[in-house]
Amino acid sequence: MGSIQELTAPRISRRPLHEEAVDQLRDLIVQGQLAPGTRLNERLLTGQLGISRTPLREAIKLLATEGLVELLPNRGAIVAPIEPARVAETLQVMGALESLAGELACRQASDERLAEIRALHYEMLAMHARGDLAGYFKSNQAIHMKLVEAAGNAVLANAYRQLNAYARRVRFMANLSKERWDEAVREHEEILRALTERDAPKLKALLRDHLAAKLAAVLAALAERQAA
Amino acid sequence: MGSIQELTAPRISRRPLHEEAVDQLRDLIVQGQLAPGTRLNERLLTGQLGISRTPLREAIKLLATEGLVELLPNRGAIVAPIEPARVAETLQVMGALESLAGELACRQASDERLAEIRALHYEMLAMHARGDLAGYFKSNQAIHMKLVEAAGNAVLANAYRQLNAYARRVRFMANLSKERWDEAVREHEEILRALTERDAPKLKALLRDHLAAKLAAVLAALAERQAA
DNA sequence: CCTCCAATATCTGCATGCAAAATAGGAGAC
DNA sequence: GTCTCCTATTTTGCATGCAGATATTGGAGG
Repeated sequence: MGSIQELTAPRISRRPLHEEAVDQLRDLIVQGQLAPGTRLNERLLTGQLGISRTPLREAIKLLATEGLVELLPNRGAIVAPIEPARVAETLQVMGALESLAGELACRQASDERLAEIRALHYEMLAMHARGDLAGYFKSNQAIHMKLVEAAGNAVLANAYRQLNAYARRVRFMANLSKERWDEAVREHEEILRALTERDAPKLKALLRDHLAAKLAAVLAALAERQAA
Repeated sequence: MGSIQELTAPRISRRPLHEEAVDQLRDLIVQGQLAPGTRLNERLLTGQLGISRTPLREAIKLLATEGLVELLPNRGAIVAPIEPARVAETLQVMGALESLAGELACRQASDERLAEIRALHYEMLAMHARGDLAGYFKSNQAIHMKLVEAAGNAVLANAYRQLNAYARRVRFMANLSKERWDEAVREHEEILRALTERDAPKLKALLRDHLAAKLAAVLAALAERQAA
């Protein structure tokens, strides 16, 4: 049944505007161009995004379910503030999800997928060696995402992605220390080894600890930022 | 006197229509009144729900992120089919989340919360003794939900709730066997004991196994239904 | 009788209109 | 100066209008 569809050329059907708007707004929020607390003025945003209010409002409501915006009844929406408590809760849940993902990936990921993760790992090491923080973050994100995808559980990947959007926002708020950076790289070395050996129990523990350490670092950075 | 009471009376601020629509549609889908695969005709639904297309469309898009609805570009939306593979994936993730919740609840839930769960547990036993399946499901749901809430992690509770909506649909598709029912009750006894003793490692394991057993039972029921 | 095509009807996707609520601003009292 | 009250403006929430895409129906040809 799929054969005919696959043979035909890829549909050039335009993506729905509300999806486009979700992606654009999400990027603006995650990267901090829309600061926490900013009101999402509809007239303004329709102008900037070049769409009308209908798809924009649909997008805003989707982002509310992701926790990136907060809806204020009769008063529109604001960019959700970054609450340390909420960041902690999010990372805690992500830890549990990654832990499960690691276990599943050990059991059933193909060697090709693991090889791809290994490749990304070395890319990340390169970024670390160069001191390229932005590049490091990108590789790091890619590794974690690939690991979760390697579990072969679409629901899991989806839940993870959604939480990740909120968690990623702190990156642009708080820079991590050199010590923590070095330590994170060491942790990744161990994670990669456990994954290569398909040692599920060990990988589970490592991932949980990795996320817990990240949580501690992020909270420390946020606290410091608060003080300043 | 009367005027003051009116002033302090609960806000009569109407809930947004799109929220109302989300709740109503979700109930219709979860309880099976809207069968899997049914097209969500906008004109029809606006009539039934007594709202216009704008809030209805917002609601449909929200339900799509919950996985209860599938969007077909330029062809509207249908009620998401119940795919055994997806049910399995969902329960697997819920298992990880409940496991985390149990651990956290052991550490930090107040005695009052645990007492409430215990009360629900005995309510559930009563339903089981009477053979009241519907009542049992309700108590059971309440217990799992309270347990997750007792973890004191709002992000966790939210993620769990979302997955639960999809998982609950199978209840109305597949009835469980008497043996499985009895066994589930026994498992709950153990869960309650571990929770009372705040034995986190044990509770974690029990919850994971409980969900895994539920998964097996649900898949078996679905397979049987398929055959019929 | 089946297949294919075309004309029609329906539906979705998006834009816009309208009323109610909220916000902003300014005059007057103190 | 500031606090309060009232009005004007803005903004949101919802309804509806319009164009393009999709489903449907009817029929001609094989």
